[in-house]
Amino acid sequence: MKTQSVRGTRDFYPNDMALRNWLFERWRAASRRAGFVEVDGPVLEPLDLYIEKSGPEIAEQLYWLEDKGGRRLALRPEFTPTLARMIAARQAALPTPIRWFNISRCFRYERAQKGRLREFYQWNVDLIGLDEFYADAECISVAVDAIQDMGLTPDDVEVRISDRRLLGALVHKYVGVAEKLIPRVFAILDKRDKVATDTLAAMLNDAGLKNEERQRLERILAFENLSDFDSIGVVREPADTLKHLFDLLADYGIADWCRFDIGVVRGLAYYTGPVWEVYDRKSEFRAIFGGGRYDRLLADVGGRPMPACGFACGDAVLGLLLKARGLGPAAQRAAQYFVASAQEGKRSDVLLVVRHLRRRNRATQFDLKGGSLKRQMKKAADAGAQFVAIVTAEFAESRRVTLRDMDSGEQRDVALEELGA
RNA sequence: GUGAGCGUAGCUCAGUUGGUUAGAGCACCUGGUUGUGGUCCAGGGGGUCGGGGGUUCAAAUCCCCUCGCUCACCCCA
Repeated sequence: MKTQSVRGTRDFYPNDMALRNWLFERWRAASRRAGFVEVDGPVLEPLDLYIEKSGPEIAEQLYWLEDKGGRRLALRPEFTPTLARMIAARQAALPTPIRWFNISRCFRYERAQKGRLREFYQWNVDLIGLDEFYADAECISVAVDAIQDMGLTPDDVEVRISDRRLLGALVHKYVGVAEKLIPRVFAILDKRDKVATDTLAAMLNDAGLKNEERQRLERILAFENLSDFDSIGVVREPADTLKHLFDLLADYGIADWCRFDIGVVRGLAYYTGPVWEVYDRKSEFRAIFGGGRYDRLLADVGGRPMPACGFACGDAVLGLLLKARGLGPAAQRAAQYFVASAQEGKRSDVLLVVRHLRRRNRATQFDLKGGSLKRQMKKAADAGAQFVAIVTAEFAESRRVTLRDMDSGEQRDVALEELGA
């Protein structure tokens, strides 16, 4: 039987696994540095958990099955609903603010593309119970911390930040679009970078915007600085709030990573405040991070209303970007030490040295098949060993081995007790 | 769901308008004279050219079908 991996899934060979672990280590470290603790939930959740949040069409875009009891279950496509469910279940007992992070394996039934797979990992950081923009800034700083730790710079990536309330006020109060049309206009604006200017105009026209409304909208979409809004009185409040957020980001020392971008809308309906995305500067890849404030989600899953914000970051796009920039883990060494025998077939002395090194917590290999010293040296090099301890016939008497430094080629005699110290 | 491109060795690919036993680089294995790897030299294994059908004296090459992969659109939590 010829087997191959399922479409949109990946096999993690040693180098791939090394990259994945390297990434996870940085995600965890950045989370913990900011005082977040790790949680996790089941990969299987009731299908309804996602249908309630996103509508019945969502079932087309996720993996789901009926279990033997007739329950409809889904492989989680994201972690946020699980998080909301977990918080709602213990809401009264959890001290706020809640600072949780999670690394989850997620599944989405979509056509795979560059940076988009059917099985992937996602890092989630959520800060729940704070309704001020302090929480948003804290989350953004965690994201930047991780990016920085991976070796990326402000020349490589930027955080593009906007605010749903600002955009909503502009579209409704300044441009004059009816409130019930706002979601549709947001959806069109989200495509701003993808379609030509006249196509966008046609879409807005179809949505029912008059010429003058469109012109006003186009004018504000060209704004690149928050101060551009100073002349528009009706958006004073949300614009000021966003300015405070940027001031705070400057205090965090990450102002050069962040930029106001009115075009950041996010497709999802549940965002209620600041929204942001991390992109590579060249826009070569799709978004690396996406986040924002979602103050209504807890209530939507049946909990007490609680303000919340957070972000998610997938491993696929990040992996592509790191590869393009030559970043990632150094080549893996399977073993630090390799114990070789100069006397073919005599393994007891070799094993004695091996046990000694392993007890000292040194990654140690030896040639299980024995063979010529030449062969053993080659295996040592293949394993990436830094040192080879050669056990000779004199070992039984002297308790000393010949230690070869594989980088320099230098050799010296070392007593067993000093080996691996 | 729509559209485009691509499937030749483990990997990356070459293969002229169809023409003998299908190639290269890397990787792998063996050897370079009785303890020593990475370099170098020599040799070697490995391919029903994604699968099926057709055209032809002759198909990796042309045609049809099929499977798979990739990219873009839709969607994007």
